[in-house]
Formats: sequence, structure tokens, C-alpha cells
Amino acid sequence: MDRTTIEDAVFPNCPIRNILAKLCDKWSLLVIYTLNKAGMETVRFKELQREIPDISQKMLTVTLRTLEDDGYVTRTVYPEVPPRVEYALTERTRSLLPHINALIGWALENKDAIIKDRRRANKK
Amino acid sequence: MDRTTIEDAVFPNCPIRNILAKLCDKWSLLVIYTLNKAGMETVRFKELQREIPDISQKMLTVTLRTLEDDGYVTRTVYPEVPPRVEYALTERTRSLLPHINALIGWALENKDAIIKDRRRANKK
DNA sequence: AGCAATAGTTACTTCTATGTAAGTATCTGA
DNA sequence: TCAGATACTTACATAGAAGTAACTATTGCT
Repeated sequence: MDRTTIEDAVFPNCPIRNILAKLCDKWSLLVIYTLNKAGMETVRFKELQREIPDISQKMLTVTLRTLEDDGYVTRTVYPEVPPRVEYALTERTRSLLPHINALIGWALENKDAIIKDRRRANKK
Repeated sequence: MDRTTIEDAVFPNCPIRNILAKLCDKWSLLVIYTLNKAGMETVRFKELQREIPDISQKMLTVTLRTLEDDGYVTRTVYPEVPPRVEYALTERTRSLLPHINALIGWALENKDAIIKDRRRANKK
């Protein structure tokens, strides 16, 4: 266990450090976004891998486990062979999604300008 | 130079990878949040350090430089001795802030429940 | 008998974000 | 003359996040 990323010695109640920074690893937002896609009420492990082709098996497992720990996704194991495990978003995550989608919308609107600025800065 | 964090070979247009993941390092959101605090139109380097006591000098410099590159903050140098450098948010960031604040609000509302879940998961 | 399928785990390596400590430049005031 | 203030830069060290490859278990299918 012990998947703590952000220590919070100075501001133990800081919501950014406690909650948001944990969502901001390389894969969490993408996994949540993918789980939410239309027509995907529950999603199997393999389907997630197909949707996010460049995630490694290990990182998909780790990311899902962390999201599960914090109550963002549920994990349901069906005792079949070969195994079937289905992942779904919780109510908590559904209330978070509008905010994430707003952010994604903002990012889409501002993407070109930001990338332009970034390129200009890197030339210097 | 070369401060690229998120490679995007598979989805080069993914707004999450391009834009959001860059904001999600250890300090960027906190710096933006601090720059935005009431009564702080422009802020000096030293003031930022006082507001975020556990950031190292180097990481504050690096974070500010990255934010500047992507057009989130402006940096104004006054040719004085001792040097004075003032940082301020750009219009782009002001349009982003409502979304960030919404996220922070959501995190505050859900903090207790999430931490409870997290603790329960780590006990297992 | 042996391979495919699913959902992992494990050991090991690599990368990169972050931290630490010291050095730089310039002028002011004691 | 020398400490103090500000805003850095640089070199080096390290912790933790992510990647790779191999291994596991079970059953049906051929």
C-alpha cells in the first residue's frame, strides 16, 4: 500500500495538495475521461487498454487501484474464467466530471494559443 | 530549455496531455492560486516564497518560468538594485481561474469523504 | 498436449521531477 | 569594509513515478 504522493506538512488541509494533485498523475484524468465516454456504463480492463493504447498494463492497474482507493471508481469482479472485471465511475466522480469537462473545454479553446506561446518561448 | 513533461505520441491533440497535465505538477496550481489572491495584483518573487513557505527557490523559479512560457503569467523586471521582478496573471489565466476555483470548491466539499475512503483502503 | 484469453503480479530498470547547497551580481546603509 | 537585500543560476543528489518483460491462474478449444 502507501501510494501517497503529495506530502502536506505545511498545509495539511490544502485541497489542492490532498485531492487535486493526486488526480494529476500521468493517467488518472484520462482513465476517468475514458470511463465516462458515451455508451460505456461499465468498462472492462481490456477495453480501457484499447482506448488508451499507450498505457502499460501495470500503470493501468495502479491507476485504477488508486482511483478505487479514493472512491472515484468501483471495481466488480465476476468469478468467471477467463476473469471478468468491470470498472465504473462513482457518484462522486459524476459530480466532478462537469468541472473536468469544463477544464477540457477550456484547454481545447486555448490550446492553439498556448502551444504557440510555448514554441516561441522554447526558441529563445 | 526543453521543459516538456508529457509526450503525446499517441494523441498529439489531446488537450489533457498538452495543456492540463502541464499545470498538474507539484506547484503550478498553487502558484496560480497564490498570484490570484485578493490584494495581490502583481507579486514579487519574495512574496510568493513567503506565501508558499515550503517551495524551494529553484522550484519557484522553474515553475514561474514554465507558467511564463505557456502564457499564464507575465514577468516584469525593473532595473533596480536590489532587483525587483513582478509577476502577474494573464487574461488567459483569469479565464481559467473560475474552473480551477470550481475544482477547489469541489475538492473542499468532498475532502473529508475522500480521505475517509483513502484511509479505509490503506488499512486493508 | 498445448495455445488463447483475461486480469492481473512481481522484479527490475530508467527517467524525470524535485530538492539542496553554494555561488553570482549589484547597490545601500551601518 | 562588509553584511544585507533580491532574484536568480548551476551542479549535484535523490526519491518516486513510470516503463519493461516475464510470470501466474484458470478454463475452453483444437
